[in-house]
Amino acid sequence: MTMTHDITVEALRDRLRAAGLRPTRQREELAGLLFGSGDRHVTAEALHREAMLAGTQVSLATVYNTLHQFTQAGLLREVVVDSGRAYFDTNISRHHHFFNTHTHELADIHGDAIAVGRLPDAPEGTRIEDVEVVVRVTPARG
Amino acid sequence: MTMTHDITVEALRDRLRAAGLRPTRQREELAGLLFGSGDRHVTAEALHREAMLAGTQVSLATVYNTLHQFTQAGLLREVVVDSGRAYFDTNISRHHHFFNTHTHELADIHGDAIAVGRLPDAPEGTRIEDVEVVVRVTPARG
DNA sequence: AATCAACTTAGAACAGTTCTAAATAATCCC
DNA sequence: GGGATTATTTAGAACTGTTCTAAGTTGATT
Repeated sequence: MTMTHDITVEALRDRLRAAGLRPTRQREELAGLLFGSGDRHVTAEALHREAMLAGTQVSLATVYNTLHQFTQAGLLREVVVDSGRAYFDTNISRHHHFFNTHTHELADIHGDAIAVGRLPDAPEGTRIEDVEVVVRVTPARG
Repeated sequence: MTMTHDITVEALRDRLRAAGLRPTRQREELAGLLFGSGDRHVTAEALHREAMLAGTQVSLATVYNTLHQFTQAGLLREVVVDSGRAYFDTNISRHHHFFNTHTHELADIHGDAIAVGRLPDAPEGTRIEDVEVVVRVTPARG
């Protein structure tokens, strides 16, 4: 039984190695939480809490390191919607977001459900890196 | 000379009173810096530094209070482009922003220089409050 | 198995912001 | 104007989210 190979775990390990990251226990378990089910939006503290509840022993510093490494490796994308905490999104395709300013929840807006037309030229000496649309929402009749 | 009335100072005082805010020395001087010249983008710390350099004695706490009160009064608008500091914009008309991720400078994009079409419905139980487009730029060939 | 680099970690440090409670200033009313 | 009332300011503590440091641990390589 110690010889059993779990295909999805091995896939995760490969994905990490492909990104130049050693597949450590902590990274595997965090990757499992992040990529195990559909698209997710997490903050460092929330992911840490989730890992602890799942019985994974991992420090908050490692969660921060891991989120940044995954982002740098292109496995995650950082979303800026709150001047106070950083959100990370497992959906790395071009798309936008709803942000509920009351619950602090993020939801994807499919890439082609919003059309951004006629972008002006970037300021002198700069080039466009990214276009991010944030639709802020509140509880209806709130 | 103590009877001289400066029309612009009096206009500022009226603007504050109209917002339900007592025209204190600190608020007047901060308002002067903010609204004295064209559109501006400031952080609390930057405005505080600027006030100190201009010889205005004002605490950082008051700068924070004032920025929030002005925002609540509709004289300013908060712009979220950085998960780590809050920016305030004196341009309260509908428009969007360039954000230079290298210099941390904000620049307005005129309201109709970007067209956001076909907004999807807000998630169940919520209503759209605001749509914000941030175009991130970096130094060209950086 | 020994070596070496990569990784993890606790805790300190840090940045930006908010809070607290006491001092001060603006307004109100006579 | 002068005193009472209320809003405002302030220093400093506190707090939140994040990064850093330096020591210990683990994974890869031979």
